[in-house]
Amino acid sequence: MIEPVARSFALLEALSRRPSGTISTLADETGLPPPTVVRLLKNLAELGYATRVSRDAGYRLTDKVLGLAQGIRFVDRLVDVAAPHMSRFTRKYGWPLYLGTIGDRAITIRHSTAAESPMSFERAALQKRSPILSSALGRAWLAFCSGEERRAVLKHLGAKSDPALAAAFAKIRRDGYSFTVLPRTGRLQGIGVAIRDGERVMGCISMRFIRSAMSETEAGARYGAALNAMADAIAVDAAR
Amino acid sequence: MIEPVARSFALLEALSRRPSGTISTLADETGLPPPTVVRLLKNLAELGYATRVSRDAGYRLTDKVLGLAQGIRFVDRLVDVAAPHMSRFTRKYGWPLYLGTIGDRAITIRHSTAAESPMSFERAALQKRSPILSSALGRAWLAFCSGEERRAVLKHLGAKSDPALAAAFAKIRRDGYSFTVLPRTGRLQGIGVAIRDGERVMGCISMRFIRSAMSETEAGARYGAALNAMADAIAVDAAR
DNA sequence: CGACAAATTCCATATTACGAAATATTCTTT
DNA sequence: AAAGAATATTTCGTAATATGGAATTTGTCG
Repeated sequence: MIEPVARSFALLEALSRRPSGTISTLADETGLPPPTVVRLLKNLAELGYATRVSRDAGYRLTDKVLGLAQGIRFVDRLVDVAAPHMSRFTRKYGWPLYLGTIGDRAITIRHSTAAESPMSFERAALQKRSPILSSALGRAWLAFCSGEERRAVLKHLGAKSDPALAAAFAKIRRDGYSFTVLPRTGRLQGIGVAIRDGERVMGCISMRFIRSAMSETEAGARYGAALNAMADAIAVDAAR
Repeated sequence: MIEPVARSFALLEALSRRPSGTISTLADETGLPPPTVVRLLKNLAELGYATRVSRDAGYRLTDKVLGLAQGIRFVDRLVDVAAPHMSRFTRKYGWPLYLGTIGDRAITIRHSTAAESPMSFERAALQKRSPILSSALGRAWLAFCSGEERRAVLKHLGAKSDPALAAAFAKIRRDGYSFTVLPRTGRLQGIGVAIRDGERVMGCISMRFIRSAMSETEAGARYGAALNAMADAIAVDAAR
């Protein structure tokens, strides 16, 4: 832990909670000695992140700190919110989880607990892409997104309207979860759920497991409810 | 300048410009040696402001940096934008300026160039409050804000609808500037203008001067146009 | 498998952040 | 107006630690 950096951030956090802060207020709140507060604040001011208001009012943040936040995308927020929920699930049940979002003709893996799972049978493929139509992730997304979005994605993929596909989506909506569409030889299987905010799908999560360990029906019965409860909790957190 | 702090911020800035950055990318962009980048990023991750995505993608910012920006309210941004304009004005004309925003039954002073003014007759009253109905600041605000806002503020102040007041506001709108309503004994006088974005008033600025130096008419003729030009320039800057 | 590139760890050293005490500044009281 | 109180700031000897070149590990690709 690099002390001056950690302390500078403690000061920024303290400043972010008030319009402006005096040396003694900030020293009290951070537990730092006043000379250190003065030194670090002068440094922050030189860097342009804080500015001196007056002797009485002390220092305040500048809008340069807004620039730091400018690069944060929605997906990053979603990952930050979802990660602890996913870790908890994997700690409890063992199986690894993958979080994905839809992109150009594919699902992108944004986060995974594969590294935390004792049953990690494949290495985490972050930022890797997964097919939309055959993966549990993609099928969960498509089943729960709006009809308008579904039609747009399918058209973009060049898939013609297929009554069998429509029936599959209806079943996924009824069950609450999807499965990977596997060749008979596939060893690994996934069960997927959607993180939803009304009609909007924010992301999708799939749990990976070994086909020989359980059937689709068993997987749905054992984990379907828990996965959906987690997805709902994530959606609530993501909405602030 | 505290090096590790400055370098950590350089890394944050670099990260804020891309979804995620690898060690070598960040090392190139910041000019820091790779071992230093690794050490600082690990520290930022421990503090929760960055997180490791994968070996290939490197690190990205977390939504914790949004928390730093949370304390920055619009008024502070306005101050940041307005301050250099105000300093330039005071350097050119000598008289001190005050920037205020409306609050609960009073105008709050957010910034002042009194400390930079050779004619500083009163100490900068930052964060201090000023009456709405009699100060140049408050009168400029009320004259230029929407009728709806004006009625709400006046009602909140308990002022009954007064034809004389309405006429005064009409004159201020015609002239482009307001004046302090003084007792005959008052020594100091203020002329106020509004920083406007369409119908919305973002803030108001008043120039303080000594009554014996010039009359209201002279003050308006000499400084009215310059003050309004400055207010317009600030409004343009504030709109990015 | 072997070779390359990128990330990471090691560690001797110089740098510099540290904070108690002293000093300066501003506000309050009489 | 002048002493007193509260707060902010500078000083400075010292301990702590950030530094980055070299060595090592890790992952990738032909």
